[in-house]
Amino acid sequence: MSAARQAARAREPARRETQTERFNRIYKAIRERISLLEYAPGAILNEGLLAQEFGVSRTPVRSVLQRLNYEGLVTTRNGIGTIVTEVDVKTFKDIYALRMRLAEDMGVLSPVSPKPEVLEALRGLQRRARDLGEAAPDYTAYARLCNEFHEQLLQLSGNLVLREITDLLYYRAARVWLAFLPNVDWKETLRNQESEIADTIRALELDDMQGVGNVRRQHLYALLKTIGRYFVGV
Amino acid sequence: MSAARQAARAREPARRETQTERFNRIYKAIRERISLLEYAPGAILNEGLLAQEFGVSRTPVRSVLQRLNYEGLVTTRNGIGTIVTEVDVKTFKDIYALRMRLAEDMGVLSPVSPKPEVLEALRGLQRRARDLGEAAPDYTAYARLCNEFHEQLLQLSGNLVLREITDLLYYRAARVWLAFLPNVDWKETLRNQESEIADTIRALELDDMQGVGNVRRQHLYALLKTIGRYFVGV
DNA sequence: TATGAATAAGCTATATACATCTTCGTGCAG
DNA sequence: CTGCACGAAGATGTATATAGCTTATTCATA
Repeated sequence: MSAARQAARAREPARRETQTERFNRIYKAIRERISLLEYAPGAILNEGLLAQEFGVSRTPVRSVLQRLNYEGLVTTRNGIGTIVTEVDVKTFKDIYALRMRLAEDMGVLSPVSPKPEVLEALRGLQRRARDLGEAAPDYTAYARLCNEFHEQLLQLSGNLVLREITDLLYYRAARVWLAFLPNVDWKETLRNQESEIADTIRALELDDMQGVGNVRRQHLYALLKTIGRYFVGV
Repeated sequence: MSAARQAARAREPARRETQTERFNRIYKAIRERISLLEYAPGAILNEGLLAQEFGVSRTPVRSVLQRLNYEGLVTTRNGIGTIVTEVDVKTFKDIYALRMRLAEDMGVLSPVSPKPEVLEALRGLQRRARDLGEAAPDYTAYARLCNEFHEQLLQLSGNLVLREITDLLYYRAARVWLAFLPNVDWKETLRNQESEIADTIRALELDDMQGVGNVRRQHLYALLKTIGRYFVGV
């Protein structure tokens, strides 16, 4: 009976969305908006409006916002709303210090040989980085590129727990770099980004997973230094 | 006005519980029960009963269970209930591999000099470990000891993000060791535990934070090996 | 007797009504 | 004109009713 129902559901092409699928759809949408600064730090999100936009009641939206709260991307205050968090300098440095270590770990803890799709995707990203660098600054496009690069790197570790945490920390501080972009030279930044991708590809082609981790670490270090120069007084 | 209200609230000794306080109360209670195997892997939790027990509606309980879900301690299945997760061998090893690295990091990334209370607490824990080892096995008491030891170690890093994640990973796999205890020699285990605490105290007295991390790492490694011997076939 | 479909019970998921908190504007008193 | 108290508006927090999912039981039928 339940098998019959499942079969019917499989046959039906336009089946209803699963609970999990719906959650992920809303979750990823809002997280992306935060990471792209569409919802900038300090912005106030409204449960009712979000519920209306996604065509659900407040309950599932609240569920997503609570998760984002646990992840440190927002804080919810009674009577006010859900506020996108600012990332203070200390937290930013804490996160980057940890991310650098985890980048190394990624190469050491059960690395997996990259699937060809990953290499393919990385080559595409490299091209996009080059093209972006030659055009006028488009911060959002660059942020999307970074997100996708991160996504690909995640797949290189077989340690799922490490993946989760790497993902968590990435999104927790990603918007800081994006907000900082106007302070740096666009062409140079994208040249650097392109080399990071290129170096990663080179290491992958040699199956040198530790190399991949080191490239990432080095990039994070440079980024931290660049931003740190502006906050020497803090 | 709001200042006046706050003053009134501060004056009132028996003020109502904050939302956050209530959440934490329920959250820590359930998490502890899971970590102490009071709710063993596979156990099914009932939102309604928990709500009744804590004197609230299902909504706040759901909020807590969702958090525990994100943290990997439970999974919720529609129509069935919230089930305490089993920790499979691979995940267990992934977690311990990561925890060993993070233990080292704890000594390197912005370590803080221990407050005297920490040393005091550790000495108390050492005594308790010795006493436990001389009595008949009491797994729950030992588990509580481990939890408190973990709690103290957390305070030795100034990197709050590292703390969070260390805490997360600790509780995610803690019950595995507890469930495994019947397979090991009680006296020896508690002797080992006592030495770990003693070694930690010694390192702290020398302000050798890296030493503290190494002690922890070594302990985790031994534990992983002990458990691993039983799963060579897996 | 064996099978299988219908059904009932119990759970989580969702929607919604209500409570509480915060803010801001308004109006009255000084 | 200023300042304060009060209240309305609108937000999140909580409780609850309803929908939907899963399992087990029961009863009719081959």
